Amino acid sequence: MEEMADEISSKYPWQHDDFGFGEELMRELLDAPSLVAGGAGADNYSSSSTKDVHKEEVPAARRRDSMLNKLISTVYSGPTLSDIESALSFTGAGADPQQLLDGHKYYSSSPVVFSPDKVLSKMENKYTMKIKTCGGSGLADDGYKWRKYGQKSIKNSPNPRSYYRCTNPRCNAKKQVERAVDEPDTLVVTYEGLHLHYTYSHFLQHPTPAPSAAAAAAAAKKPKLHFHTTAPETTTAATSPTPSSMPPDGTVVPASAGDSSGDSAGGHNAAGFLPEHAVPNCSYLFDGGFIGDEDRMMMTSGGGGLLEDMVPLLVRRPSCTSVTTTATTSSSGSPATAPVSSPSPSTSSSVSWTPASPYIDMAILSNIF
DNA sequence: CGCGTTTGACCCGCGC
DNA sequence: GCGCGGGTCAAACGCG
Repeated sequence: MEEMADEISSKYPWQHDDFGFGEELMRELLDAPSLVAGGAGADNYSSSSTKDVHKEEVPAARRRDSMLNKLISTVYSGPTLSDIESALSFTGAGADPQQLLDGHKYYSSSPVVFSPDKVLSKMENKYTMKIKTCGGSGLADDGYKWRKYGQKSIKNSPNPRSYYRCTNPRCNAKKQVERAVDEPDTLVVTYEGLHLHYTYSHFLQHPTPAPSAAAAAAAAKKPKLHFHTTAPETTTAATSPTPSSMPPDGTVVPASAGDSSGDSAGGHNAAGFLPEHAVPNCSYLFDGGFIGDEDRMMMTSGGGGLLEDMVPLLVRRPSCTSVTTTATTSSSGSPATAPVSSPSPSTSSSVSWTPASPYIDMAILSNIF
């Protein structure tokens, strides 16, 4: 156990130092069975029926979940298990996505049991975004730096598909980019896997009023890739030459303003789980609903997070493009849309996204430990 | 020279 | 078993 803690310290000094990762918490967490995927006891936990959990094991389970939430929020500062659970719960409830859009609230009608087995079985973490470009004026900035490793022409599609991989050697996140067949100005970006690191944007110390242009400009000065750097990093479209398959206008511009209908209608501002530099007026309808205030309390320690991994910066930092994310999805996919507003009054866009597997990536924890 | 892209070859899963 | 299609590899190439 102590070795693990030491390892964390050595592997993730910034996390450890910056977030004051409580050793006690970690011990407690590690001692608790079935919290970490693959860990001993996972089966026990997952094998417990919902009913069981809510009867006899509620205190322990809740406590573990609480601890896990705390841990995750401490390390990632992103959405907590509660959020994920909310998403899962929503999925199970089979609620009408439109209802979410209308009410901007998440209503859970069924309890959620965090099941490592289930999580592991849904580890694809795959989701698709449709990004409608509005000219070639902007550059995409999803917060990560990608390296193209392949391109393939797809059957029944005149447009080739490009394959990108996160440049972080420890990260197995990938994304596929292709132009929509029926909508030439729309890019279909499929993300797969979660980033085991922060978005480079997390290191931005000062928010830029003009996200796309300014960010791109800032990104022009390409610092070496250090995850603890304080310099803004570059991202795919911002730094990489436009893929051959993508015409100049294929560059992606972060979505922006306009569709802020949800903010005033009870929608929660997601600032709580956003980095401090994030666009303040953005609302996020997570897969399963907006992030609530309580959850927000859990996501204030650092900026980046699991959700940010799932929601690329281009979604978080809207500017000029219309980003419509649709579910790739799969049987396990949960419907969700996320209207996003932006401070920019001159442009409009809408953002919605649906992860095929909104389950928390427990591999992250196992990776850490 | 290092890093990223290009591109043909190869691998693998899936349907027939 | 075979063919097809999608995904990945890796050598070559380009650029700063």
